[in-house]
Amino acid sequence: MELSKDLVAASSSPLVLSILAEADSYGYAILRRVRELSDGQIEWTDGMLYPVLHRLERLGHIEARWEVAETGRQRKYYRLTDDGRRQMAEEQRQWQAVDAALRGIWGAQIAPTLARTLGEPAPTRHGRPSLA
Amino acid sequence: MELSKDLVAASSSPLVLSILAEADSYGYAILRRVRELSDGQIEWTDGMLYPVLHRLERLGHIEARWEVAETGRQRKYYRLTDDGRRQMAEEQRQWQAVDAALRGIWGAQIAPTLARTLGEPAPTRHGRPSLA
DNA sequence: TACTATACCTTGCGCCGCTATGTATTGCAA
DNA sequence: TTGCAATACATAGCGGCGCAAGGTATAGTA
Repeated sequence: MELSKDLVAASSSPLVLSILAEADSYGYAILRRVRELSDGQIEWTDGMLYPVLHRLERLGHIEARWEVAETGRQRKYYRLTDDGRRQMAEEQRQWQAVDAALRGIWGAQIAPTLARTLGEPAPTRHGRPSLA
Repeated sequence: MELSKDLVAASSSPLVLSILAEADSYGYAILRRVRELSDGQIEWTDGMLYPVLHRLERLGHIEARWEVAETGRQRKYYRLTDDGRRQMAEEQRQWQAVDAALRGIWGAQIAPTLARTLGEPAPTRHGRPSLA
C-alpha cells in the first residue's frame, strides 16, 4: 500500500522506537520488521530510514554501536535509551488520542462510508448547513 | 496535549474530510469539532487549519462557498466533493494499516511499557542482540 | 563472472506545520 | 462607551523532513 508522506513521517518514530523496545536491532532488520508487522502493507525504503535513525540518535532516544555479525558483516546496532523509552510512551499517548478522535467520527459513519464507496448516491446534505 | 507536528500533519486531512462528511462546515466550527471529538486533547490553531482547507480545496477534495450566518457574519462553508469522499476512504485505509502495525507491536509490550514508565528498571537487553 | 541481497550513507527538491501578524465584526461586561 | 474576548478570515517566513536518486562495499550464489 502506498502511504502518504505525512503518515510515514508520523509513524516512523513510534514504529522504530517500539521495535527497538523489543530488542536491539539494525537498519536492514528494522525494515524487515516493519514489513512483517504490517503484513507487507508498509514498505519503507532504506533512504528514509537512515535519516530517521540518525535523528533519533541525535535526539538521544537511541544509541548506536558497531558490531560484526556472525556473517562477518559490519552492522550498526541501535539500542533504546531511557529517554527513548519515555519518548515512545509519549508518542503512544499522542497516537492513541488522535486515533480515538478518528474512531469517534468514523464510528458514526462506517455504514454510510461503505455505502458511498460502493458507488451509491450520497445522502444530500446541502440545504441548511449544521450550525456546529 | 501537545501533539507532534508530524502527527498533526498526518491527521489534519483525514479529520477535516471526516468532519465535512458529517455535514458542511466552516473554519472556526471545524476547530471546535476537533476539540470536541478529542475531548479537548487536540487543540488546533486557526493558523494551521486555513492552509489545510486551502490545500484540500486546491486538490478538489472540498469546495467552498460564502454564506451569511444568522448572526450576520460572513462564513466560508466547505462541502466534501465526491473526490473528497474517495480520498477520505483511502486515508482511512492507510491510517488503519499503520494503526494495526502499532497495535501489533504495542500489544506485545503493554505490560512492560507500563512497568518501565513507572520507573522500574528495564530488563537488560544488551549482550546478544536479536538476529532479526 | 555476474547478479542479488545485504548493509550503510548523503544530497537536493518540494512540501507543509507553525508562529507571528494582520484585518474586521459581534457581543458582553465594566 | 470603552475595552476585551470570541468569532472569522487570511498570509509570510522558517525550519524540518520524507523521498527519490545515487553512491560504496561485501557476502553468497548461480
